[in-house]
Amino acid sequence: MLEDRRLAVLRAIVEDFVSTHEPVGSKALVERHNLGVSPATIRNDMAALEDEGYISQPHTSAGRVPTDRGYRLFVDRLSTVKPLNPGERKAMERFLADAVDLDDVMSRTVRLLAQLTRQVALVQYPSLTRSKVRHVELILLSETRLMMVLIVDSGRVEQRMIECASPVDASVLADLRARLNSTVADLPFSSVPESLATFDEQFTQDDRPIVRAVIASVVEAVTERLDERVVLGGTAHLASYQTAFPMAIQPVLEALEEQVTLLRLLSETTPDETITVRIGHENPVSGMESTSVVTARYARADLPVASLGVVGPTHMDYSGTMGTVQAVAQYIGRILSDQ
Amino acid sequence: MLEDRRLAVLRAIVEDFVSTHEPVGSKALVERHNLGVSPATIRNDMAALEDEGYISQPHTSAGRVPTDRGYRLFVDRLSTVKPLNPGERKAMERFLADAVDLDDVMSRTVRLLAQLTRQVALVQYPSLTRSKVRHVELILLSETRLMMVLIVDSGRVEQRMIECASPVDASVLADLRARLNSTVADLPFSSVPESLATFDEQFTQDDRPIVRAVIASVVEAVTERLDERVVLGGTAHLASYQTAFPMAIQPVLEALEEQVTLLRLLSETTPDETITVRIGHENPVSGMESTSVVTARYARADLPVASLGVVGPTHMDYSGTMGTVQAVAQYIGRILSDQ
DNA sequence: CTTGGCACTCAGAACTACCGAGTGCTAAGG
DNA sequence: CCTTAGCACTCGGTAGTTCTGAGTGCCAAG
Repeated sequence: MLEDRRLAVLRAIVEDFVSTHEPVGSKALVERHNLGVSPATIRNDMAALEDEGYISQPHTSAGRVPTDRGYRLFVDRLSTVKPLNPGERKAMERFLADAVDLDDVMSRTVRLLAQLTRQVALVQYPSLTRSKVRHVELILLSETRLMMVLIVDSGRVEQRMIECASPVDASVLADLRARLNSTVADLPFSSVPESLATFDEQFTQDDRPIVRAVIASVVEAVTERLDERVVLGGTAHLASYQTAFPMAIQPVLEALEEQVTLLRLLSETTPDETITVRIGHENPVSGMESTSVVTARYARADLPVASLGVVGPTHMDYSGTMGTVQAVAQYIGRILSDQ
Repeated sequence: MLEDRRLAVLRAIVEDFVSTHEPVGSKALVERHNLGVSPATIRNDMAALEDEGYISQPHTSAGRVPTDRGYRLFVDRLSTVKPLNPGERKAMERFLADAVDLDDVMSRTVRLLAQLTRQVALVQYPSLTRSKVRHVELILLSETRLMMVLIVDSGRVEQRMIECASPVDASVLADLRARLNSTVADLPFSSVPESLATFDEQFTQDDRPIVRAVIASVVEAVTERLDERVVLGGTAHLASYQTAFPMAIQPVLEALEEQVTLLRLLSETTPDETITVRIGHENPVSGMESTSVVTARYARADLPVASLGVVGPTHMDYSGTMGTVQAVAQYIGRILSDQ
């Protein structure tokens, strides 16, 4: 009972602060939320919450502001994941339906996410490690130059240029292509390197250099980490935070320029949870101590392949943001699985 | 003589203002630049310059600040394009030498440009219109699905998925591939559509649907405007401007999020000039009235293919920025021509 | 446990005074 | 005619001061 009201007070503080961006006092609380008790009572609760580290005062004669710990409790126990409203859902579906290829899906997603949440959005490219080889093509461009084109079951294409020391014979190439395809076609990426380990032994000594060069390029292509690419959007929203609250956006912008940083923000998700929220100092990135990151995994054919999410001020609308991130992640998963 | 000194005064004002970001007064001017006359004389010149609209006073008791018009005169008549110093040149060459493919060249260039100029950098992808077809490959993925892979002489690869209504015969496909290659191989992109206009007539009625589908995908690939992609970097530098000078960065960030805006910034270059500077209100983009844009074309094999440049505050170091932009543009041209 | 009362704190607004960088003008000098 | 010293004037920014009121903690009564 008593505990219940304290939590209600914390929730009210978080909600008010998120919407007004101003420290909230006991009087304002009882006015805006019908808590059924007097401001004095609320003050006692607030003092207790402050003792426990959930809220704090910017200065003596001011109202309370949630701490990172307060937001954490709010997210864990007090907030609900608010689903998209029909209008937003429609907008999302319409916007993503027109995507023509993977790059387009990624760039549309990041714009969509930024727009829906009014925050900075991050979208990681799907991992290829679960993908399968569909076809390998070898194309002779000149006497000593050939191109390897690897077609992935998701429809994605990787290409590599191969420079040979000596001229390449067309018939050898045709043979190589045929054997290569029968070996790796339909093979998941992860087992390609192993299955090609002794592949060159079936060729004559003379042909082995070119065979090895091709194998090397194929192995390189299947082990390349496509999922190390993250697209970013909505940085303009950062500028609007600072007017509302004194937050240095420069370190944040700087941090967001680094691909490795973006990857860290996205990749360190709790394994078993569908949606991850990292609040303020919980972030593994310096310069982003006053931002929160909400991320979700997305899946292709039920296998998680990558993450997406948003970066915003710690005083964000967690319920709405979590709902949006989750909805977009689910929808992207469906789009990727369809094709 | 008199005119000369006035110009010298304008130059001094621009230089001082660019380095200090503070209105510059007559006394400070004679101290920092040996103009050989007294502050009073300078004041007369300043009054004249103000009458002509080259400088202005933020308020009565302040020094002078260059106007857009003043910067324009400075750029046109008073500034020199300052070449990179050896260290910068070394850094540039080392940084760009490691690029592995076109995407990598573009992303490295934008980061380089942002770092060297400490401003927001834009790099446009090279146009394909001058490119030639090297090879077209058709790969059967399933009974009714095939993939068209177009290899461009610059080493770039475009792929398209083609869905057919009826099963595709392998021998027809081989025939189509051979004829298609003999028709378009080595052809510049611009003449591909025309040369394929009546291509389908050499096939039987039965085969024409698939032939046409393939042609359509090839034509689409060669007419796609790769140069409509612009990469962006160094937005974090925007945040540092505002501390120095009250400039709303939000509209700028917003403008920079739009690909079309980036294209407009880059594409409206004066045709005959190697380097273009657009100052303040000269910009065709609303929200960027207090920024200047310095752009340069870059060429592949002596044919201009696209532009790159930087966006910064109107009080930027034009000499240095122009030098850097030009150097990077030239070097990129060389890299693209080499491969 | 709740509540009204009360003294206390302190950030921010509002007002004032003041400084000084910078100006334009004028009159004298080259 | 250009240059320059002198001088009165302007006015943004800083610093000091006061005032206000939102908000607090505490206490004693219900």
